[in-house]
Amino acid sequence: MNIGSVKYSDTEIKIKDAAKFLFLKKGFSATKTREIAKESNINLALLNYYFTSKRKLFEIIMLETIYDFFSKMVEVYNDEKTTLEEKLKLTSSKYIDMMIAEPHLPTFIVNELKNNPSSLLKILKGKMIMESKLIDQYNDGVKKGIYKKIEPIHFVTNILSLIVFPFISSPIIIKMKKLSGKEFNEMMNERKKLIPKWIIQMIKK
Amino acid sequence: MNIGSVKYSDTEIKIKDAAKFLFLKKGFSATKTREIAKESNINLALLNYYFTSKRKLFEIIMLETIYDFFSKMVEVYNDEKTTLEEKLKLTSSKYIDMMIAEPHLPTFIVNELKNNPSSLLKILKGKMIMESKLIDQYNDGVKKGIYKKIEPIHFVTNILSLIVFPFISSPIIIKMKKLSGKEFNEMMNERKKLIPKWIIQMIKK
DNA sequence: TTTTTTATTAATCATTTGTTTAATTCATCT
DNA sequence: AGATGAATTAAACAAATGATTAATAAAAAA
Repeated sequence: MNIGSVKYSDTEIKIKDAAKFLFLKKGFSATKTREIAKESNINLALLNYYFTSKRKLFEIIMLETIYDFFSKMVEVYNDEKTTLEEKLKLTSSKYIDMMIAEPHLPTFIVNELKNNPSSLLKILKGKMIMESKLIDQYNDGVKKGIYKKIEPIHFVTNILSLIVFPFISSPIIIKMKKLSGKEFNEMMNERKKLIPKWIIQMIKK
Repeated sequence: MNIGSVKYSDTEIKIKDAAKFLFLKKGFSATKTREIAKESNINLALLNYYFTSKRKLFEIIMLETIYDFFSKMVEVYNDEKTTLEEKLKLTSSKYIDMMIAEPHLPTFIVNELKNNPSSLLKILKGKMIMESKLIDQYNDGVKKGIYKKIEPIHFVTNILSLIVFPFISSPIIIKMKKLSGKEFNEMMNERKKLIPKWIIQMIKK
């Protein structure tokens, strides 16, 4: 959770948790410091006492959240023991679970990455994903003639799109199909198995 | 552009254009009325004179923008003359062009739909998309045994995901592959042809 | 032209909001 | 217990912000 093993006191954790909850749900500008104070049951002044400013607090939370999100991906993609197909299954499963638990996560990440291009994106240095074991395995498959040759960036983009976008567009899907929240989650659970199959069909010769 | 053929004066259009530009880029809360006034070269009081409040102005813009976005989709999906494959090509091409021209569009739409669930979503009554000619054609293909049977909602979700998500996550893609803005657009243009192929591969037996 | 309506402006109001101050309570150490 | 520093609080400040007012200019109607 913490980057660089920073220790936080109970009060700091209370503030951070409430702030994360609100920032994820409403974004930076729509979240007010008094709301954070109320949600975490602390005095308003403590926010500045511990975190200097709303902006600083936001940056800490954003950094941790984005770091968590992408390190799970890199972890799976660089596993030496699993096959390409297993990596697809693991990614789908892990991320769909993560987003069912925290539905505001993907929207928050894409929004804030749009506003904080350079500084935050250092976390996901291209290297980690585009030079992962997954890409090696895909390139091997191309050499062996079992996979079609497409740009690996399209390959990675498609995996992310099929997994993440449904959560970002959940209100649209829910309305189109007249689903309940529970039914939406069931649909997402179905996709855990379907997405790896679809991706394989897209690349298989 | 206008829903229900409302006529707007020159001043109103200036305000709306500036407001749309800022709302799309920064969202509701981060956009200030004084910014809108400055961007459109009007006196601050005119915003309230013509549109009553910032919120009302926002709702007008949001409604028009979302209406525009989805009516193009429904239009293509319900064309009696085109095949399923042609519909996929047309959708990819139209929407990728639209989003290259207005990169903030998809993020704005998903954000605001998340905050305004009921009222806005009336526009995309499930009926229009899930009972479109496209879905008929897909179901026909299933009956004829040329397409796999998957839930049509997955089919529609996948199309939208592959087209829209790359734009929402453009900073991630740009960083992962170390692209320039121009190269990113080239990559998106490549996808106009690729996405229809991928979708067909996903559903073809 | 005169009158009436509409459009525009500068100034102001009333809240909201992020942050700070100064006082007080609490915990720790000697 | 007393002293010291950290944690917490209520109150206040200053700037930002959405909205309104009252006066003026421009346009339309008479």
